[in-house]
Amino acid sequence: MTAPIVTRFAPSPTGFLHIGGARTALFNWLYARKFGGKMLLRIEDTDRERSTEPAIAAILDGLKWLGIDWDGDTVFQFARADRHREVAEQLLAAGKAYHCYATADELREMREKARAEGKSKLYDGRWRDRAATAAEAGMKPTIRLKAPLTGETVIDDQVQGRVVWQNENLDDLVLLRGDGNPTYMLAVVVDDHDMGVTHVIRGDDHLINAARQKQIYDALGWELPSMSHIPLIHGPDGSKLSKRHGALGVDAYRAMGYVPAALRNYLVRLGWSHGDQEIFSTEEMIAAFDLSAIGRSAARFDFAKLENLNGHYIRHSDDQALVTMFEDVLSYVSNGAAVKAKLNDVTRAQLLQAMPGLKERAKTLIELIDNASFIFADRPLAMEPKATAVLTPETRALIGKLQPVLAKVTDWSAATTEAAMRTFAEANGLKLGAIAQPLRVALTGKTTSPGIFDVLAVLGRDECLARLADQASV
RNA sequence: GCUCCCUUCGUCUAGCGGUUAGGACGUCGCCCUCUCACGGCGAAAACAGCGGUUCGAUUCCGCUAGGGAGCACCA
Repeated sequence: MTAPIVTRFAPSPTGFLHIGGARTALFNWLYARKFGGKMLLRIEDTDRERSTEPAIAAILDGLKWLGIDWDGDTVFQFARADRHREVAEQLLAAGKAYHCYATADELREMREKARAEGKSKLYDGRWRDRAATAAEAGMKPTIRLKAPLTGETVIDDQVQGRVVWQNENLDDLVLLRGDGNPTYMLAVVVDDHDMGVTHVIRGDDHLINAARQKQIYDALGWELPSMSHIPLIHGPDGSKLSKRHGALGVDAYRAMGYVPAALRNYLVRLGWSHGDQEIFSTEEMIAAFDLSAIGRSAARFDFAKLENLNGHYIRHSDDQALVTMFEDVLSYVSNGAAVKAKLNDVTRAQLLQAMPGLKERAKTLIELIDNASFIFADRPLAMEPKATAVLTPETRALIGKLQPVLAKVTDWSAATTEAAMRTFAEANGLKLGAIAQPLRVALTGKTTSPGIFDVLAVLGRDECLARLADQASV
């Protein structure tokens, strides 16, 4: 019987859940689910200045929207400060740590000196073996780890491979601040240990922290969890992801009309692959996910591919489910309220009826909303610029001739209106397209739409004839 | 500057010593067609450079170049 897998997602609540964090959460979640383990959630709120309640809410909301759930109660790191202090004291008592009375000025000097000499070690260890009596009175000391001076610190990373640091390049890190608060480095180690975390899966930016944390684990005599440092996500130009690029909160992706399944699928394939497979259901993702298949280089964020995937998931979604998604997303999009005001049993039914045609041509829910606008439009129709150009005196006349023909259709449906139109076209020596386009414009105010016969059927006889009358001239 | 990581089509990637270097997105053709999409068919498009190791390197090693991360009493 092997020990159960425990992973964790540990965001610091200083902002929204960004796309990189979402991927990290996803990977942790997949790994835990694959092995029937647990994924824990820990909010790293020890930075009291920057941590906010809205940020916590945004992160939880983002995870929920993405369909990522976690096990057990959410752990708040700040609440565990006493325990962190206790461990620091324990290390101190065991001679594995020491009080450091160096002042901020001294530390700055050391840093400048190190840089000038090309050394990576910032702190010179001056209080390592010095008695506290030498300290200035009233000075609050920090507690520093007595890190090994020689040898090497090795991390066998599941993604990055074996990574080695020479201990002479690693200085004595601060465990407890002068004000008695634990540092991130200490808190993470203690929390991961106490929470029983077996696998740490996090961003590449923590790779060096792994070495420092390993030293704390060693001093404590605790076993280091399995480490996996996944490459970061870059902007389309290869530079660090910034607000200019895709460093948006997941809520922004929701507002752009992306669906969770598509974002999950896109994110999982960013840096991870399973042969040539591109589309993964959640079950397939869980079954196929594997740390060893994660690449080591950073991946650029590509909206075009996300959009393609999103279109795929929209096309393959159930019509009724799409109506629900349509309705839900209205709360998050700019002109959503206006559409929402028009939703009633009639328009909802029309939307459902039009959905097979609508979903074929929408890459995002925004496009879906836009293409469905003919259902919610008021007469007389607002015309988009390109549509206006279609309405020439000739095409208006054509609409005028067509209207009585359609008026004769009593058993109104896509099939009967199509038959009437084809007969009309033939009788006038016209191609179907020559009539379909003006008709489309008159009915939707746009030059593109789902199949025109579907539009006719969805709108119904009376509404269609009225809209045609608005644009016709005889 | 220092420590560490990375490098296959424009992008995401497959490849784990011998392949016509595969797939997907995007791009460009053609077909389908009432528009736009969808779908189908096809095309262009990559092993960063230089040295080794080897009968043979995209694959192993080294160097160079180019990216990236970190370097706090932040997380």
